[in-house]
Amino acid sequence: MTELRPGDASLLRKVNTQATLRALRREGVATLTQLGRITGLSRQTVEAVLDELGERGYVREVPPDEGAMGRPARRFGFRADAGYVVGVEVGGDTIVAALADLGGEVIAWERAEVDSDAAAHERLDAARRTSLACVDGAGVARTRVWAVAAGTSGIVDRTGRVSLSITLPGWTGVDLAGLARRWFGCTALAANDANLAALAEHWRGSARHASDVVYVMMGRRVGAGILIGGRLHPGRGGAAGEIGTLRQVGWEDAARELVKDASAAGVFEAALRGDRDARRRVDRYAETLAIGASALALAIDPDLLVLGGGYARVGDVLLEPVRRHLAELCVSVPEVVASTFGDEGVALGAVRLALSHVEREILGL
Amino acid sequence: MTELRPGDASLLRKVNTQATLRALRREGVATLTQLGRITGLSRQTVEAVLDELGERGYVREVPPDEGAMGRPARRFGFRADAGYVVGVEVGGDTIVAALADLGGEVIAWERAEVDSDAAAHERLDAARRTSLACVDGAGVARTRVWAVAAGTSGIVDRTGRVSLSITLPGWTGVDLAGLARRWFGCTALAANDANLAALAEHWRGSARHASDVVYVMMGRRVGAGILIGGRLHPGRGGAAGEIGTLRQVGWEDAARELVKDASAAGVFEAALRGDRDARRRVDRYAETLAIGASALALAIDPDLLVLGGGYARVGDVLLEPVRRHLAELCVSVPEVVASTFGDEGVALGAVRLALSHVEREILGL
DNA sequence: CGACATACGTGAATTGGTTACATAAGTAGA
DNA sequence: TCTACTTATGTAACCAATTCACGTATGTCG
Repeated sequence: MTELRPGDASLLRKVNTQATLRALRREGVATLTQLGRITGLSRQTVEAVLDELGERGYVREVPPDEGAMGRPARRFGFRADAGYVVGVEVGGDTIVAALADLGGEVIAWERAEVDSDAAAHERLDAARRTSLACVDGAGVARTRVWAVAAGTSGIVDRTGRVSLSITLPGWTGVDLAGLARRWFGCTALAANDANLAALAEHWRGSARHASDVVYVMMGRRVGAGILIGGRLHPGRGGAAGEIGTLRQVGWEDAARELVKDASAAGVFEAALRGDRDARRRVDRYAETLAIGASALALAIDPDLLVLGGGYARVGDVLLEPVRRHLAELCVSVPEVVASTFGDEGVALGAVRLALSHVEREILGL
Repeated sequence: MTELRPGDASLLRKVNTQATLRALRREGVATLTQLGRITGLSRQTVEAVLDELGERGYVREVPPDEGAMGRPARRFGFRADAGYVVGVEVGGDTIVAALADLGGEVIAWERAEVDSDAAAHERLDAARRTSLACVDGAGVARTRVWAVAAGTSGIVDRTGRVSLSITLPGWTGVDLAGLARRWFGCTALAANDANLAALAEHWRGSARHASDVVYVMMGRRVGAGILIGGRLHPGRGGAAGEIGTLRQVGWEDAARELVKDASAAGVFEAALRGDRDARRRVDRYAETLAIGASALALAIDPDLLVLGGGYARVGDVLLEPVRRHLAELCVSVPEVVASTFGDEGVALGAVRLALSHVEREILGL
């Protein structure tokens, strides 16, 4: 993209191109007149803009609609298949990759297991293989991938390097974005998993209508992601939301007590059956979670608090006590909802991050 | 301001007007050629833009510079006196009002005492009188005030109503912005005092180069203000930063222990002399403060943590223990600095808020 | 097959901006 | 005081992007 100097007369064209492209991406397929109405531009201008976009490969003419009154209008569609993005979660014991087109439609998923004790290079290799398999399996040429984003637990700085990880062996210091860049030879981004999960909820999940969001990832490891104004808020060093490291909050050991001598699923099931000890353990976990969550909520005063992560799918057994403790702790409790996505959230958020990058840097939106 | 429809050809002119006005405001006085160089516009365009701005009253031609080579250039200056804004702190026992011109230059200060037990209407009346006196005293006609902003302790919602105040009697529910609107018959805004103090630090204080800022107001009442991306982050209900209400943090009672049977100044002085009990009290206060501050820092991961408020002026006696406790609590400690402004910070931040409103709504920047 | 509806195509007019070049109005120095 | 130099201004020609008006094309409906 050329810069937008004031004085550049083609500024107007750029603004109009963006407006048109945005409208067309939302509509999928539209006629000149329709786009004109939406964007407020004249038909002629829309036509000129679409010509340009057609040459750049983002827009294609599709067969006209039949059976309508009057002369059939030429119809144009956004070429969602002009390019692709990959989002991948590099987790403790699973890798989840998603391939999406420029329209944000997820074309293919790919999963792989990885040993939780695996060394960094093994984990990276698994992530690479899974991402490539996802793209290859969908029959998409690797060169057509325009951006990759990876999500992982731990603190990820703004260059995409893991600056601190306490769960994954050898993970601290790994330049995740730098390495992922080589997978497809395109730009790569990396971010914290909870942040990406939050982004996914804002994109297509339960946080669609919220602007400031706190997402709490409940699982063996507890983490939080923050959205401000609908955008990722990683903070100066990518550590925003790391409230759990505060001793008084104690997210680090939250799960340890919960699953002592048992599996998490077992404890939740027992609690559901009414087992006293299991209930107590779940309640304790919920309280720990709620303390951190309330600290985040008080700090940020978000529109919405989303509860997600691996343990979220057990439902009210866990959500109810979290809600109860939150109500006790916060003066003004934010709205609390359960996350929409299961274990796909992080990869989906990564897709959204990659897509945003493409929209900004390549499409110029 | 008219809307910016795409397709509006005058969009260009608007962009250029803004760029020119911004440049001129920064420069104070400049020639056409200089402005052209800065904005990247041609001299002719700048001239046309300045003509328009002149008619609107924001720009005036000033006498040309003498003694320079070549034909003397016409010089233009931003009319900082085209309008004024008022910022006022409505505090527990003081009212501080500041009058500033459109250039952000503070023309006049006015202060008044107010009984800390005063009823809401008395406090409001004192604020009104102080603000009017500030303007009148400077010889500025009241009708030339374009915006007022008020800062006060407690939670202020986005409409400018005090939705919760625990320190000021009868203050909860007061529609501060709504009432202030009548003082000068112009738009009025209201916000939390710590938030405004943070804004002031970002404008002209120690947070000038930071983007995400946490400001902790240390005083009889402890509060915090947050800036994200250099802008106020009040949160959904204006409660962002109210971490102190969390029991585990306990900012509410922080000062009570500090000043038990003594004046704050006395305790700090005693601590400075080495008095064991005073030191312990200060350390305890500092720790309480640091716990909340670290929670905010971990939640937001700001570029900078600013320590301000009434007690900040005692200096290292208090700052040092706060820093020490912070270092213990945070994994990655943000940069910590003392605030630049004393008891003028809140009013100054209010000026900045009012000014931003004017720039956005009236000047169209 | 004609009436109607809707979309397309073209040319003039408008707004905003740029470059080029002649002209004006100062200072510096002989 | 006059001339050279420097810098700003004024004017004209031209370009980019857009809109509006109006005539033309191409379907469906009765």
